[in-house]
Amino acid sequence: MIKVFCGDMNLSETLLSGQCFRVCELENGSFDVILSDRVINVFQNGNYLLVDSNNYDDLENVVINYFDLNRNYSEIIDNLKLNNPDFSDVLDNCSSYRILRQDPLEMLFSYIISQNNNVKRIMGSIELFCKLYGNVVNFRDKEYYLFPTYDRIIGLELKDLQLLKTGFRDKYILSAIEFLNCNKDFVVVINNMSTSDALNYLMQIKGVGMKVASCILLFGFARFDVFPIDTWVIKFVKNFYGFDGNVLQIKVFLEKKFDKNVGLCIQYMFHYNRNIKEHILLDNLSK
DNA sequence: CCCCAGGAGACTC
DNA sequence: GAGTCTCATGGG
Repeated sequence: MIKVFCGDMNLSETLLSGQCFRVCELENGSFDVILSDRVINVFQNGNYLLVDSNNYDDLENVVINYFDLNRNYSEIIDNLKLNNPDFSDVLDNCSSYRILRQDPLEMLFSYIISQNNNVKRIMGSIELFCKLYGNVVNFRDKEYYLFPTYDRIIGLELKDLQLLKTGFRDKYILSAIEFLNCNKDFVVVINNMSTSDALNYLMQIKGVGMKVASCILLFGFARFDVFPIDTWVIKFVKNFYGFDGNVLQIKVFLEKKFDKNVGLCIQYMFHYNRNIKEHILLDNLSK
């Protein structure tokens, strides 16, 4: 067990918000999280994370990186408040929320599967993907399956992908595999690209549009200047700002307001609308 | 029976 | 280029 300082981060809120599909909450309030190369069990005690794992190699740095603990979120939020005082209620409610730094390869397939789908089914399909083609890890007397490596994925055919129960998305997954065939080094390539070039690069894949590409860049590459605009965000913009437009118009509207942190703010809107707002309403009702 | 889910591509006009 | 339909599948 190691102890890692996490400041004012909220572990449960961060893990259960819908950005991560490989997390399981245990009875004791801790979480099992399957990372790209190991399994961790995390429990929050105040400003610290208590972490156990099947693999202690460089574990502290792995945890710091995964939960993005080196980023100064309060500074970002303070700056956003200065320019957007009308958004400060949302910012205050999201100040303990963190953008996880997840594995790019996993984000590519996970968010292709996510389209027009719900979180429970997304998790089920990804779990099947891992069970069928990923490596097994033993931790605390249980078996866990890591996300498949590049080499395992690259040889898969449509019939292999139909076992994941992703419906019509199977051909999109195949398109991503064909993309990987020609772009084995896509992580390096994207890291050397501007965000708008990276969006277009990913959108070569059939089944990757603006929303999915934005999620891949936000959660897999920590790019905060993207546009993961989905149904929750469209609802938020309509209700909060009274702005009624299509995705492209919303994109322009929000980029003007939030500039380089527009992706972070859109994620806050998603989180606020999907996970927080109802809790606030329920809290008020119970008073 | 309906509707919806962290959408995107094909098609129509 | 902007609307509209359709794509599997499971849950409410």
